[in-house]
Amino acid sequence: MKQSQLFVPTLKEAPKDAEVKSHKLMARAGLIKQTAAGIYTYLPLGLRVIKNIEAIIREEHDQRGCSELLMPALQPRDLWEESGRWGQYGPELMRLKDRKERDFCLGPTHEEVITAVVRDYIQSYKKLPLALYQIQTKFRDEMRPRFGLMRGREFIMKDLYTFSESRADLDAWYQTMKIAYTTIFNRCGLETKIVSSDTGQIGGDAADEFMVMSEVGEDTITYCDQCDYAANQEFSGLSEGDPCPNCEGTIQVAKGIEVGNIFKLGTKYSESMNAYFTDRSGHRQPVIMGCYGLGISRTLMAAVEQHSTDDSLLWPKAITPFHVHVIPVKMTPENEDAILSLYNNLSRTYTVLLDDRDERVGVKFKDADLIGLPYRVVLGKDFKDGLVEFTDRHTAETRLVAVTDLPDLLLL
RNA sequence: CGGGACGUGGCGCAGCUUGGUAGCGCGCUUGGCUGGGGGCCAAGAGGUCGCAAGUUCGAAUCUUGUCGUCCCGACCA
Repeated sequence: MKQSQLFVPTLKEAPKDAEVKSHKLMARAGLIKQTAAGIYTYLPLGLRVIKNIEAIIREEHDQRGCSELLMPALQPRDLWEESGRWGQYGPELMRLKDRKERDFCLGPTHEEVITAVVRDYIQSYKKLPLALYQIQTKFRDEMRPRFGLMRGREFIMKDLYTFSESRADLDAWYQTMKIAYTTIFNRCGLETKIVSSDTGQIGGDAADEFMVMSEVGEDTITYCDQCDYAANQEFSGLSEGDPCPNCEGTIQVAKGIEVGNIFKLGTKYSESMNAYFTDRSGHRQPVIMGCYGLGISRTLMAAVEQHSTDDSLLWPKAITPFHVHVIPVKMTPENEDAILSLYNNLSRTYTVLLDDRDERVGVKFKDADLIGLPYRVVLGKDFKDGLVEFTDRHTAETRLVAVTDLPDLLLL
């Protein structure tokens, strides 16, 4: 893309309602803009990252036999009466009426809808297992939205629901998705710890959370410095320096951002909403369910929080909005053709952002630092001789290289 | 929902204590000079001071109400 055509409203100063680093940077780098408390617009650059995260999620789900669908955000009251949650959920549930005064809610989660979608279909064990997911906007009327995308009232989430004929099959899905989640977060440049958790509002009998360690996290996590033991401090009761309950290691304490959670739902929804099947021995059984949430907008925020300084971003390569930032120090009628040719050439293999704006180079560099693409190619005084300045920002190494060598240097 | 704070050109802020009709930086427009890390000079444009009521000859400033936003906590995941 040519930067002159892309809507990237960078800011010299952060808006005053941004407090945490990631929020300030996302606003300054032109990734998001606040529309109301806990409600954000994803600007083109932010949307590109969201789409990259989504692509990784789709890959890791589809290859494990999950099917994508899309359910409605607007859900009728009667489904929530079936599960009993219309009365249970409380003011976090965004409720509204249609013109005929019928009650609806904006979905904070989709157990009700998915169960209603599949229950007619899964009459026999032969139709199981089934794993269905969607990527969708969720609504929760949080008492207190905070920290930009950390806790929004409207946010993007991937939610997967599995339907199994047996506990063993549910357990297998659960393990599969644990691995899938770890893989997804790693690919997004995030290291996660898995902590077992309360089942809360969703209901069910086992749950794990995927936490990214970060000082702005809302949970306090105790974890071992040697093995993979990790737990929410409320439950574990451990403190910094305690011995690990599982090995010889020592307990550390840190804040964590919850970017994913997975639940073994069991039969809570299948029983209340009549999703039964006939098993191999001819008995009618409630389907055994699991649900697996992954906060996409929150993952974006966590990635920014981790991969940034106070005034610059540095995107993990897998989710960066563009791979390469091409910055001509000066565009003139004489060098324009050569610049466009380089840009078009690189664009065949990589996503390229060409800063063709009529700005001073200082402005371009400052914006480039903010935007944080992993590779930078500066077209400077040696460009006329076929040489460019190439920087891999992850290593901070800059080299003068031949234009013709560029594509090979960018092996991602 | 309890506690705290803030709403003043697009953005960040000052002015409010002690009422007299709005200012600074950035950005924007035009011209010139510049040209490798958010340039300089000059001339401009842009604001019902969140909204409403009240006090007053007069309100950005005082009073009350209301709406919005942020932070701490509780809540939730």
